[in-house]
Amino acid sequence: MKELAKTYDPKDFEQRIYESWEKDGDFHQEAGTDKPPFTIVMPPPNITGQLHMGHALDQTLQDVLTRWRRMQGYAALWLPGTDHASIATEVRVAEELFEKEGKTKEDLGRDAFLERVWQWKEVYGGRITEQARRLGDSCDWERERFTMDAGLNKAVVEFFVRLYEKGLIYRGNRMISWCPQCGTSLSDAEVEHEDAEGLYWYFRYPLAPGQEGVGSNNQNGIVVATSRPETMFADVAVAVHPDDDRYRDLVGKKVVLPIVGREIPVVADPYPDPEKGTGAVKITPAHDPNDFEVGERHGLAKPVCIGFDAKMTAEAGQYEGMDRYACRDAWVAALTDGGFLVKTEKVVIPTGTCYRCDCVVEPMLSDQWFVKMKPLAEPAIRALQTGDLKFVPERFGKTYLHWMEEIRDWCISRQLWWGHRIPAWYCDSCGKVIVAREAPTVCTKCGAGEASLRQDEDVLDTWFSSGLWPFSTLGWPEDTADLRTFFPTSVLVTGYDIIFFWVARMVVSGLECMGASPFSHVFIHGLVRGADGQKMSKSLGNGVDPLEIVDKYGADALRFMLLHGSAAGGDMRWSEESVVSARNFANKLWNAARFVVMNLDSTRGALPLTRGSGEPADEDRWILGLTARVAGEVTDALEKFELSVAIEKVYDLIRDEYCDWYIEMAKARLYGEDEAAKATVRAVLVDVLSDLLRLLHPFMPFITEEIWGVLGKDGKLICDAWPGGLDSRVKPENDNFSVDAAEAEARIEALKDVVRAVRNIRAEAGTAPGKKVPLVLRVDAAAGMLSEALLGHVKSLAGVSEVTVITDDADVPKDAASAILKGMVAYVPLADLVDLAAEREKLLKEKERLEKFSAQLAAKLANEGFTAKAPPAVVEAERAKLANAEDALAKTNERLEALQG
RNA sequence: GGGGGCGUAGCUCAGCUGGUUAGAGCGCUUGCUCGACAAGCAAGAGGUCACUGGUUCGACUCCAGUCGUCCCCACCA
Repeated sequence: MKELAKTYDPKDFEQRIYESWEKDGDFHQEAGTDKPPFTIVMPPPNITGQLHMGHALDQTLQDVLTRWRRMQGYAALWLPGTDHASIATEVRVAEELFEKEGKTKEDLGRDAFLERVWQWKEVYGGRITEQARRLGDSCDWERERFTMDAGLNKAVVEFFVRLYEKGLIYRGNRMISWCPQCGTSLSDAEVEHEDAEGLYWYFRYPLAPGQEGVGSNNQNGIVVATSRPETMFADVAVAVHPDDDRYRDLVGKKVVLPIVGREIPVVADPYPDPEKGTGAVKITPAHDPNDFEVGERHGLAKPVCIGFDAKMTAEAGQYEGMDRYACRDAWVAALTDGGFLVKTEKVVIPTGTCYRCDCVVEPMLSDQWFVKMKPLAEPAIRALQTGDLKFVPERFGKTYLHWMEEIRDWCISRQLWWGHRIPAWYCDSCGKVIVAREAPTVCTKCGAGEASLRQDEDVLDTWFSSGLWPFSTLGWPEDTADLRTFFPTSVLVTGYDIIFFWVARMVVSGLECMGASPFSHVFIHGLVRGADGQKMSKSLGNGVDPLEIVDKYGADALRFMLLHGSAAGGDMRWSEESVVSARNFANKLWNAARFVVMNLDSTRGALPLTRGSGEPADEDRWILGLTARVAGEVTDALEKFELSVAIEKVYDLIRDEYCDWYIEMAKARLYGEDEAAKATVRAVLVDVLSDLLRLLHPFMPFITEEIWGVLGKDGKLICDAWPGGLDSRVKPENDNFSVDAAEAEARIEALKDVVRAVRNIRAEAGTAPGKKVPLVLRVDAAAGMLSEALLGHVKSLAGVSEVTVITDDADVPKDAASAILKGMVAYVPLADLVDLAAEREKLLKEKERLEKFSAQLAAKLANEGFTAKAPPAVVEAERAKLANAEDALAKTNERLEALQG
């Protein structure tokens, strides 16, 4: 048998344990077993990424569920992988290229640049999965996938072509969000919204010559407000509400764009809100989504004055080539000089920024590929309504539903190189588009040769491929055994921040490709915030590196902290102190195990232990019964995804009950002479510890596996059975012992009461720690629950020299400190140490409390409404409480009287 | 403009479908090298559960409103 070091040091074994799990294939799961499947696909981290605290939380939750189900006997598969993260990676590699070689990606050209990215991926892409191993992630690395693997590419093409063939993917010239920095279009979800301080400029657009006299109010033209004066070059109209009397006479007339001199019409349209601004809006269809709509309704042109590089176009005349903001300043100055500025107003302007580079996005008109989402959203909405898809916590279902109901078409093309290239070819001869699974060799429309076919330059939104993750990773579009076994997956674990980006799109694609929601449950967690409550970020400097914490305290401690602090769906705050307490808990368990092992030493070689013919003691029945009960509660909590509740229950059981009480009581027999009793207590110590290790393993896998090994158990804990689980490979070792658990529990609770009471009396009286005190227990005749053996425990646990049990008040000692307990009064006769005045004081306070409490209860029970309407069990419980309180009160009074006399 | 979260001990938070004398960790006070553990043990102090109403026999728990705070969604010149 191995020895345990005196102090818990995770560095001694975490790595070794992990390697042994991985080497032995303990994480691997084959398809086609007869066990029920349990599947989680890991949200694939970006290959650009470093493991951060959010991953640590996300993955720990998944690992707990996977390990627990695996122990329960499920065919548990946790499938890991990484995401190519199109835009993020491209930006990253391009930056590096520029820093190191001063070259842009255009300097290299597409193919050479892509080769670079692949090289980069080879070097850094595996980093994050290495880091995941440090956390103890029990995922099946043999099945690791990457979103640009050949099989997954095939899935992407297949999905694209299918949607295209169904008319759900189309190419259109529409308003999209454009990031000038990244040089690509963005989907709505990729645009973040911030409020920026800004101005409204009110400019006067004069009436065109020859249109005077149209009305009394508008002789000087029309005043419009704008926050973006630089778009004025692309104005094509001024819109007013048809019911707005102020401008009615101007509709159909023309005004002149200041300085530019171009004449534009005044149109009536429902879009302008008469309450806002001046009620008149300048219309710039190419640079504002609303204006675009207005332009469409009125058949207006769509001139462009800001280019894809965020510089002014020729449309801006002398400002051509100028940056959009520089132009704004110059142009406002020119208009002010020209006398067109009426006033300015400070306002908060909602601004869209790129989620990758933070650059202010530009609404742009351009040719892009879109997915028509409405028809795809319908089944996704139904899945939630029918319960095929459930969110935990439920409220996130509402968020999802709301988004689905308001869904708009998804812009999926990106003007990037790194990603899945769009499977569309343009024919130079006939100008038509061919969408195909394989690169065409001739134009299917006009028969032109390969030379006239050009593939679309763009790649797909990175979320287009990750949206297929739950089934592309299992082999789709092929019909594979993996797919048949593990799809649909059981639960998706992720943060609320990517419900729209990712979760919603997986549901849509799953329903479309597989005809089923890709997972039945979505378990949502929140963010790990910095110690200051702010989002962890580099710029704030409040980020904490999980790996440093693992180095310092061990992965188990980090996991414990993350699990314990995370109520479902809510954000949690980082606290290193909590990791320290978790580490301390691990140390506690470590030492408890050390104690057990030390005491098994004398019987080295006798394992596996049997309980022999020894009779179980009350404390044996108690701890065995309690452990079995808590195991059930932990299982229930895990079923409900209440991981923090589950871990807390295991924690309490180990720390409070097993360590603080059971082990202390076990010492009596361990250090005694009775060999049969010794064998029994050893067996129970080991059996209960084994169950505790099983219960704790999903949460703290390393320390539990290590101790398991030291106990000399057969096989590994990771492969062992969950107490009361599906699998009967290992029977709960407590079975033949679970007798009278309830009665034993009552006795042990009574014992604890007595011990605590004596300890309290000793502490208050300032009794010297080593000094033994006598104890007199006045018990109610019927309540003689404490056996000789238990009284023995009282002696050792409370520092008592002798216990005298009496049933007659006449025998109550004088000058004793006392404590009134359920069915008993404990007296510690210590004439020299007892402060009778203080004792009286305490009793009076107690009396007052009890009087108040029983009066409350009596009133409640006297209330007919209560007795009639409350459930009988509740009424019964209240009656019992009252009886106890009255009993305690009577005893308190007796005691007070005795003190008087 | 919609939608949602949160406000419980000095600090960080648990308290699920209403019935507990309202809990934990950290911190605090006091005392402990007694054969697993000072990363420990024991005993304590500390809360009118944001506020106001309502439903109920009964509300920290449900409902409405108020205040404070945070977040998400939305094309406001």
